[in-house]
Amino acid sequence: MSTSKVRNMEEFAALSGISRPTVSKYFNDPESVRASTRAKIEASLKKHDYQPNVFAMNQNRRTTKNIGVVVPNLADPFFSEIGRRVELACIEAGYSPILLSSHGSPELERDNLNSLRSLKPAGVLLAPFGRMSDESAVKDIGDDFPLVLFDANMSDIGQAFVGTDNAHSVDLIVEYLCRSGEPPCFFEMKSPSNPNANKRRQAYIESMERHGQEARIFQADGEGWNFEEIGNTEGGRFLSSKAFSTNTILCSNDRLAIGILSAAYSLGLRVGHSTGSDLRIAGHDDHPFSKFTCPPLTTIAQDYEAIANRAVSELFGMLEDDSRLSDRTEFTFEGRLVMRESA
Amino acid sequence: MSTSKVRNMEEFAALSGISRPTVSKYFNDPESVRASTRAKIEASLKKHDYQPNVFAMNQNRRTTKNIGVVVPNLADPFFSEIGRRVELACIEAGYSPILLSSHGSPELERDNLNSLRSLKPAGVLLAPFGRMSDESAVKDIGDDFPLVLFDANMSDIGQAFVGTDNAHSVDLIVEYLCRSGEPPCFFEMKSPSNPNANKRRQAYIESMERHGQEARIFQADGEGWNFEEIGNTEGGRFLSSKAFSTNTILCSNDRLAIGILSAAYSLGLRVGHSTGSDLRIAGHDDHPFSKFTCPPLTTIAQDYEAIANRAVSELFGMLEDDSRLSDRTEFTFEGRLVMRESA
DNA sequence: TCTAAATTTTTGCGCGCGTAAATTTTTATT
DNA sequence: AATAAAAATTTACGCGCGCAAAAATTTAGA
Repeated sequence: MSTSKVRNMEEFAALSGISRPTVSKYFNDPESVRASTRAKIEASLKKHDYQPNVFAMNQNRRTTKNIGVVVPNLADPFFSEIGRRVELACIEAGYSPILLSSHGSPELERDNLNSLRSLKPAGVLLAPFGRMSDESAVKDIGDDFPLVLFDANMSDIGQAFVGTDNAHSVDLIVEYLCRSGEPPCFFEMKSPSNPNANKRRQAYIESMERHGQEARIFQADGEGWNFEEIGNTEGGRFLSSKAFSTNTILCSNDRLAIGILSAAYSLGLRVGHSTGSDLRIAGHDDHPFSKFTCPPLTTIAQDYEAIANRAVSELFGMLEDDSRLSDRTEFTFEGRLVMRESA
Repeated sequence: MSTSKVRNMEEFAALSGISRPTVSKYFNDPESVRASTRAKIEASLKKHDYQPNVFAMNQNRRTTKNIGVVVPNLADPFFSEIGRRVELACIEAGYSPILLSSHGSPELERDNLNSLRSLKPAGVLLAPFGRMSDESAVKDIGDDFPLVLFDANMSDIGQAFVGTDNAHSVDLIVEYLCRSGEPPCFFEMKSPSNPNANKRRQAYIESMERHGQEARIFQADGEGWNFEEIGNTEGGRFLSSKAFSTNTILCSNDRLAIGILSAAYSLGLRVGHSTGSDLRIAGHDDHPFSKFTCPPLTTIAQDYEAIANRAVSELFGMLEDDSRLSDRTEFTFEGRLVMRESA
């Protein structure tokens, strides 16, 4: 392994019989030096286990190998799952992802974006709060760094957007619910934290119209990210007062659905698509735990893998090919209907 | 706001009428300069919005303001919750937490610890895999940096451990279950990923003994971190084959409980503590979603807040007072019995 | 085989800041 | 008020590396 401790690149270069700047080039991009030189360096690396000082490296670089990844809330399984995949995809590509959660606070999102600045990231992957985001802060980041938005779109910000086609996915589940029973009402938060909520409501309204049904929307009071709690309390109120005018409830997302599912249970209501059930409840997102609710939740599965991979590859495409910076592109993947017991 | 763009500390110092090294001291610790000087700098800061180059700052520092925070799996709500609190506590103390998830892989834990090295962290907060961790890698980090373990202990590694007293918490719930119905059997994974599993099994055995009951342990096949899936599949097998010799099942953690709860539901078994129920199921940890299972899960709540805060304050105590490095201390908090419907 | 172009390597310089040692200023003591 | 001690500030230097320009080497073409 290592014989003596190598202090710096100078010393390592000397040990390798190569000049320091060439070694520097190697660490920047191993392909950029001649094969024979590369072999020498790599042989020497095995003997002396040197690695460059990160801080000195990045000090004078225009751009680093850092990728900022910002999500609104890591405590939400959706974002922890997609954040995880994004992170792994970056590592695989040889970059250093810095995963930051805004903990549900748009102010923290602004702070996170600002602290990213000082890390001189090669690019930024952001799942923004949407209309709650500090728009100018996001725009500024997009001006200074290659920026790809995912999950939630903001018009004209960033060089690309990657997400799920809410219009399609909501239509998919509305159609299924209409075909298999009473047409659904829509349950959401009055002032939603989830950035896709507005698109989903709109999609619901349009889809119901297309199916010749009347759209009926029920909005829960409450703020913040405790969706289950809000779904439980407010959904429970609606349920016990028999406010829902149909036996089928489409929730804006799975976490709300989990909350109202729990409320229905404690009220002794039988949830399910089978005959004899009182109620059907469906969600959206296919959270990691939705498969294990009681009954298991019928929902729309977002293609986590595809979204994460496309967001990352789109960003890296921009890094390698500056011309891509010109035209903004949007990629939406279609959700997949997951039929389980609850609806 | 900002009039002109300040390039570096030299320039900013000139604009403030103070020498650069003094400004440097200020950024290192605002209290270390005279009040009058501090006022001048802060006034100037408001006019010119300068901030020091992170990389140049850290290059020559022995130690940075970075705190490495490593958890085994951010996709597990327990770790995303405790990681979140640790992160916020670090920020509040003026440090920069770097939150890394090992995504369920001990090899990634080793990699994470190694990449932390190059960031010259002031300290490291680690929730290790325990016996699955690369022990020498963890030990080495502990030798080179102040290290506090949390959640899972490893003997003689790190300068402190902060976690939950499994013996106490398991005894608490065993006692409750024994007093309120049939004594519980214990459901866990055969080769558990969760580092506390072994302690909990042991605690269960001892507690049952103390209560004059026979310990009965049921182990699920399966590897990895899909606890709900494993609990669902394997727990379902045990349930349908009536293998459990009691109607009361204590699960090693809430995620397993959620899985078996789901299996019980689909088998048509009524879970609950009320008369007329077929089964009682209890968990451990009080995951964020345990309140909303059907029925809501009786469990032991770990004191997330206390563990996170103590781990952080213990680390910062070491940073300020070197003498603390000498004797290793262990802090365990007592879990709290949360009685809900499921048991 | 020789020359010119293309590629690779080396020389030389400076980035932005930390920090030890020297100096100045402030505070405490008599 | 004079002097010593303590604290704050400044001087002077170097960290480890990126990068532009110069030099050397390799490759290609005739």
